Amino acid sequence: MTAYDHREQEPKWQKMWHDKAVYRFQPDSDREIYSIDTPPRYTSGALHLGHATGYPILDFAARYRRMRGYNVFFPLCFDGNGMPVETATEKKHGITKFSVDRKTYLRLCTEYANQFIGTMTRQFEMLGMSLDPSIYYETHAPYYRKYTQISFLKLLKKGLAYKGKFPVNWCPHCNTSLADAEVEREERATKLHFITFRVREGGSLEIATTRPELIGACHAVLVHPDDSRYSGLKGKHAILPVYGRDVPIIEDEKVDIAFGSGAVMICSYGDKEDANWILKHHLPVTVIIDDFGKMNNLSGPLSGLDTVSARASMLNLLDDKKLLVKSESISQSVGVCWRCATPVEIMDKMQWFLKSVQFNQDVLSEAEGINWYPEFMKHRFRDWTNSLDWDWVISRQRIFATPIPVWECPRCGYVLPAEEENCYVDPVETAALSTCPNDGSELSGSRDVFDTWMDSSISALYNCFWLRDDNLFDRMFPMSMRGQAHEIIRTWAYYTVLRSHLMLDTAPWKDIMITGFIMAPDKTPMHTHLGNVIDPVPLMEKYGADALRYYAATCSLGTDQAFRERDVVHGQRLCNKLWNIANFVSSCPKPDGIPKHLGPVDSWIVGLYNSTVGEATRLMDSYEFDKAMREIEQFAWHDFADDYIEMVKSRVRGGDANASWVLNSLSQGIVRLFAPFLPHVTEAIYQQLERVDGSPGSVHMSRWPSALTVARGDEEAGKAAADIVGAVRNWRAESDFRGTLDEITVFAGNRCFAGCTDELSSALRADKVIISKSMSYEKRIAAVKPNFQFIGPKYREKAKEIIHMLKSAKPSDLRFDSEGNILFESAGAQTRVEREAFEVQYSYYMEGMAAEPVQVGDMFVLVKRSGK
RNA sequence: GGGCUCAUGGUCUAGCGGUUAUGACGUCGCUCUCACACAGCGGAGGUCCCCGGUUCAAAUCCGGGUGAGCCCA
Repeated sequence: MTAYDHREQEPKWQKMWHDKAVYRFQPDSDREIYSIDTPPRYTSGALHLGHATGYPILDFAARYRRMRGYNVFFPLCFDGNGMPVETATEKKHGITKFSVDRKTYLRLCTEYANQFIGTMTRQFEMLGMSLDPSIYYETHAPYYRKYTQISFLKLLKKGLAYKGKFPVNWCPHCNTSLADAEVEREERATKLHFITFRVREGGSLEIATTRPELIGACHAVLVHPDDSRYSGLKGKHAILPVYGRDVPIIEDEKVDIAFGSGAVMICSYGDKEDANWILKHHLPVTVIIDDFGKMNNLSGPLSGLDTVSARASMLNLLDDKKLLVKSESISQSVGVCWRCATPVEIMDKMQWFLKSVQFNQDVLSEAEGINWYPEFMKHRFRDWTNSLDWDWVISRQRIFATPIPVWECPRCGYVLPAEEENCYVDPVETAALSTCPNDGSELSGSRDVFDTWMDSSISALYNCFWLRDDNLFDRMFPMSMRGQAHEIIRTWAYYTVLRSHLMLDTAPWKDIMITGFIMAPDKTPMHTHLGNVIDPVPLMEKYGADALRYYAATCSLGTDQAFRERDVVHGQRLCNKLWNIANFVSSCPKPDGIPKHLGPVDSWIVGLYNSTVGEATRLMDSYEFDKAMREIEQFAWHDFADDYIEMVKSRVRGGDANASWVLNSLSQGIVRLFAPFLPHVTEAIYQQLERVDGSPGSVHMSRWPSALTVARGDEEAGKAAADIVGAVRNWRAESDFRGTLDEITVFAGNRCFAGCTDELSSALRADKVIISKSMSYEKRIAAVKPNFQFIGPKYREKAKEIIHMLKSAKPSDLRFDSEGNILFESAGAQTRVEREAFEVQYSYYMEGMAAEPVQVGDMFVLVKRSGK
């Protein structure tokens, strides 16, 4: 019993790789660089199954390119900025950003963000990730934030960043502005209320709204110009219930006649659509909700209530006045904060923005220049970019993030940016270098921080040593590849392309590889609150990291996959199989020198190996790891182990030099083909069985295989021999015969089977194998098989009839001419079916033979058995 | 409402104009044959979601349904 024990092997090689710095990027080498824009892992602690598959897929690319001789840049990195760490820290310590001072808040968040980094680094090692700690970064460290600040200052100088008061998404719980990308949509059940507004000039109309608590902020009622219910109301005024104020009735073609009553009240701000209408019709803005989501005193009787209670209260007021007509249940999609799921409000806020909408087309053309894997993910990028109609709001009213490096005049709003050479700087803790040039006021440091995507969207710049090493930057930028999952196309991918375009007028990478999501086994998304989250660590402990990586390799790019534990089990079996193949090969004699010429079976397997290597290489180049793995596994397990090894066992034991050369060469190639996927088991095999003096210290420093150039013989005959083995196995199973055969005779036509008898005898367990060309037998036509590819284009509309004739004719009724063409009557005329249009299949009959011949294509085999 | 992806034996999946429709898991039978029983060999199991169309030929291309998932309004 020789099973591969991942528990013993994996830690050993992980330590060796770490100690020998096998994955170190060499900045001074002039080898071509392959650089990966690694997703900085968020410092939240727990490794989930998405990480445990997504990161290995990146690792396949890294290890493969390393074996192709590239100087691979694959940084270990973490992202600790922003709201998730704040939320977790607040929860852990029971604090809010208002309950403790800024310094304490920052200290607690920093501690929280950093506490898991050691564990997470270890988790990467457990997964067999070839991340390089020598080019480590974390986005929340001053040395990284420095470049976030400098890049902002450069954009500010270019006039691409600006401060202004515009409607933004606002989270009343987190108390900060949010970019569109941070607002998620949730379907929620709500009520649509129909409310009577009297018209000042006489009469009344009914408006429909889901947010009656905002009536106090209403500045217009909109109706469609074609809506007959409201014709003649244009230019008149509706009277707001409760408040008694007049608002104009305006016509707008964008109003949906079919929705609600067809009359919509425009408030500042019910939703993003209101904001757009207010801009369009130049309506005034009344802020009726405060930063915490409470109604303020402009809301009159609702003052002090949160929006939910305010709504109920308003409905009561309206009902008392008999103005509430009816309420209907509807489902609507509500914008909620990505972090806390609180419905966002639209508010006018003084914020920093980055110009982005005007660059939509430029961003799209940059995206066109990038190779997308898979290609269709480019559509998602395009759709998102086209949907943007607000500039990117980059300031946040939070604490644990990169400070915006400016000082401002509290009186006139004058802005003093930091000097680039002084970054990293925290303006709250650092005094401004001057006072306000307008009024001499003391400038105060900005308390706003950046959206954390401002940090992560310069990862490509940071990685390429931007402003740190011009020489390396020129060599490295744009990076070779970005890898990421599809849910952050609208954020990380979009913002990185935007930043790269604005700063350097180019795309940040050559390739982008988008991975899918791992779903629960029932295809639903995994969520902590659903309790269906699968922890990858026990899986690794049970089956091994390589087994889990095997599962990752079965996931095709960009496609969401329901988790299949049985694929992990299969991965473990594959490791065991490889281990045992290596065991067997190592027990065979070592070859001495390259063979002069290979026999049929050896030629066949080497030919198959060469085409496997070619195909696998092509697939690895285009990031189609699932297909590459399939090819490699098929060859190694089924062609090489099941067929070839079984056929050459006796030859090898007999000291056949060619066979041991093939065994050794192919098994070494196979180990290298698997190395990017299964780094531990391949290293274990390499170290124990293959390493010789002078070879690289690790299989991961060895070279990706290329086709073997040895002189080959008749591959067709080798293939035929393998087919014979299969057919006789089949015969054995069907005739329920066990034990050793006395003799088999192969009637092989003109094929040369010289040098195949040992293989046949070994694989078929036959004492004697005879290859015959001359024995007398009777050959009868069993069937004619139509060749569709020939018949179709040749005979066109007659094809159907010919195919039918060939399939249904009794072989004895077929008429052949002297050249072997078939003649038949069709609609009174004689038709000639050319011999290329079909393949004749024979059956073989022998007089006086006890055994039935076993047919293998155009050959047959006679089996002689001595009895059970 | 729009976009993207997908629908193939019990389950998962490959193929994406002409094959006897691939493989894995499961299942059934045989074999503990000296690399591996975490294995090998073999069997059974499929109206390739539905309806049209293009074509000599469609699981594969086109149109229209139905259903699922994701992304965005």
